[in-house]
Amino acid sequence: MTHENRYHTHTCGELSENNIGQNVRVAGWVENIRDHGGILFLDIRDHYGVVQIVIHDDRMLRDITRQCTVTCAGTVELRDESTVNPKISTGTVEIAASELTVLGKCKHNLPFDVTTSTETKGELRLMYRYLDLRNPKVHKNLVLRSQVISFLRRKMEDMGFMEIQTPILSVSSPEGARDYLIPSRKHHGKFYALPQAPQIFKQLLMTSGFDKYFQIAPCFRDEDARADRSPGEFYQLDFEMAFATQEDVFAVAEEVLYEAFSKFTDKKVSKPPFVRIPYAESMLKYGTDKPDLRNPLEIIDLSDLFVETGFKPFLKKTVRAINVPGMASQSKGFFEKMFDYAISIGMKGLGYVKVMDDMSLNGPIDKFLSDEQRAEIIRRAGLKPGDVLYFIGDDAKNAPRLAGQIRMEVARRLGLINEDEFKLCFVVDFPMYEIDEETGAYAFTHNPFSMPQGGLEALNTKNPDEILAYQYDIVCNGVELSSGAVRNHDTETMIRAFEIAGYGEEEVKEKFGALYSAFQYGAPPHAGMAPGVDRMLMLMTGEENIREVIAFPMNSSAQDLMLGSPAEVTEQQLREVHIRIRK
RNA sequence: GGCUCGGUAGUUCAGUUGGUUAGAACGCUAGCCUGUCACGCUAGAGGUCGACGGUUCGAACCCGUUCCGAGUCGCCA
Repeated sequence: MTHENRYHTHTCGELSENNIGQNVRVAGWVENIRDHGGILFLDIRDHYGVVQIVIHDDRMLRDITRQCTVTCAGTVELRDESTVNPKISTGTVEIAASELTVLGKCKHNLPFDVTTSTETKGELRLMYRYLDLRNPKVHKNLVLRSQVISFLRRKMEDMGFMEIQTPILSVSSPEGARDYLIPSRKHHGKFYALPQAPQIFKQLLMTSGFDKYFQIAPCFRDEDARADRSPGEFYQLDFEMAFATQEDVFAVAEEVLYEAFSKFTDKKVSKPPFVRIPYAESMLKYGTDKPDLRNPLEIIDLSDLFVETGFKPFLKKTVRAINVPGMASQSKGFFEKMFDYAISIGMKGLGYVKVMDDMSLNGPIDKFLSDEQRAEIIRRAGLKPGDVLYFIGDDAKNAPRLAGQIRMEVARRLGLINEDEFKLCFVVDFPMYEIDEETGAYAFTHNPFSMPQGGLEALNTKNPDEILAYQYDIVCNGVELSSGAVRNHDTETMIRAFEIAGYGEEEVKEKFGALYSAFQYGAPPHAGMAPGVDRMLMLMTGEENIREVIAFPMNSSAQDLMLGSPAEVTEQQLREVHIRIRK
C-alpha cells in the first residue's frame, strides 16, 4: 500500500518476518535514541507504527536528534528471541541500517516530550498541537474519529438516508445559544450567523420531499466550554425523517449507535430496544435528565414525611433519599469523605441512617423520626440490615440535582459503576414549558419546534406546565449524546404553542418566517435527532475531555492558541464590513 | 458573571512554622558503555518561584490586587 519513492519502500508499521533479508527503506520521526557505545538503537515512527533501527557506527548518528525526520535504508533482520519487543507490532524484526539521512531537522529543546505529551499542561499542548498529535495515543484518537465518521456515513446511507450540505453562513436565530456573527460587506449593518445546528434547513428539506436526510454537520455556539462541551464548534450526526414517528427515529438511533459502539469498542453495549425513561421519572430516580444507568442506586422521594418534622433543615422541603445496600460497614473516613463532597457541591450537610441488625435505625437523622415514619421509610427504601440511607433535603429545584450528584459520588467511591459497558437509554416526555424564574412567564423548556403531546387540543385545554412534548434525549453512561423531537409541522398548533410562551403570530412570522411559510404549503409530519459525534468519540475512547478527540481544539476560553484566534484585524478589513471598534 | 483548585528549571512535580546557595525525576549538553526498547553509569548547564504591591530584620511560603489555566454553577431552545 505504500507508494514506493525515494523516501520509503515500506511503512514503519508494516515490516514483519515476511520481510527478512529484504533491503528496505523507511521514513519517519526519530522517537528515541539508545546509544550503547558500539551499538545504537533508533525507534522510527510514522503514521502506521514504529520500527527499531540498529546501527554499529555512531558517525551515522550525526545531526540525528529526537523528533527529527529521517529516511533510513537497511536490511530487515530477525531479532534474537531474547531481544524481541512484544510491545510493538514490528517487535520480532529490526533494520540493520546502511544509510541514515535527516529530512527535517528538529531543535533540541522541544516544548515537551512527545511520548508523554498527554501529561503536559493543556495550554502548551494546544499551542504546539502539531507536536502533541505525534503522540501515538492522541494520533490514534483521530484515526478512530475518521473511521467512526466513515462508518456513520456509510451506515446512514445504507439505511436510505442522503447527505445534504446546508449553509454555514446563515441567519441569527432568536432562540437558543448565542450566535457567532459574521458582518456583511455588501449589506451595511447586517450580519450572517453561523448555524447552531442545521435545524431549520433540515425541516425545510422534509417539506421539500427529501424523505430521509442526514449530515455530519458542524454546529457553532458561542457558549462557555465544559470538559464534555467543545467551545465554539462541534459536530453532530444530524438526521431527520418525513412521515415518521418518535419510534421510527428511535429505531434508527438504536441501530446506528448500537453498531457503532459495538464495532469500535470491546465493551458491552445495551441491545436495542434501549430503555425509555420518562423525564419526570428520570429526575426522581436518578436526579438528572441524563442518567448513568451503570449506577444501580436509585433515589426515592420522602418529602411527604417531612411536612411536619423536628428536623428544621428538612421542614417542608423536598427530601430525597438513596439506599446504599451494605454500606453500613464502611469506615468513618468514608462517611466523612461523602460529607465533604456534599459540602463541596453546596449542601449544608449530608444526613444518613444505618440499618442495624434488629432493623432499628442509627444515625443523625433517626432521632427526628417517629415510629410510623421509620416504618414507612424502611418500606419505601426497601431497607435491609447493613444498608445506609442517605437523605438529601433542599428546595424543589435543587434537591433532585443534589441527590443525583450524591448518587453518582457514592457509587463511584464504592466502585459500583461497571466501566466495561455502555448503557444507552432514551429520556422521553420532556415538559413543553417551564416557568422562567426571572419573568415568571412560561418559556419553552427545550425546543420551540417540538410537537406538544395531544397537539392543539392539549395546548388549548391543559395547564401549560402539564403539557409534555414529543421531545427526547438519548443518553449513554450519563452523557447526553443528543436531543431530538417530533417537530410541530402544523402552523395553527405552532402559533398557539408560541402564544403560550408569549410570542404573537406576527413575531413568529417574523422570526421563523421561512418555516412558518413553508408549513403552509403541505408539510409532512417529521422527526429527527442529532447525536454528537465528539461526545460519541469521547465515550468510545474513554477520554474525560472532549479536546482529546478533536484535531485542533480551542481552549476553554474559545481561543485557538496555535493560530491565535480570535485575532484583531486591520482597519481596512473593519471598514469594509462597516464596523468600528469602541476603544 | 459566581465558586473551587492551580501557576516553582524545557516538561512533570516536591518545597517543613517565613530563615544559609530553591530540590527531584525526565529532557538537554559532554564523556563512558556491543542487545537496548522508560537502556545503564559519570559530570554539567538550566530558575525574575505568573505579575504588581504590602507585612517582616528576612517571603516561593503570610496578606491584598491582578493576569493566566483547569473544573464547575449560570449558560448550552
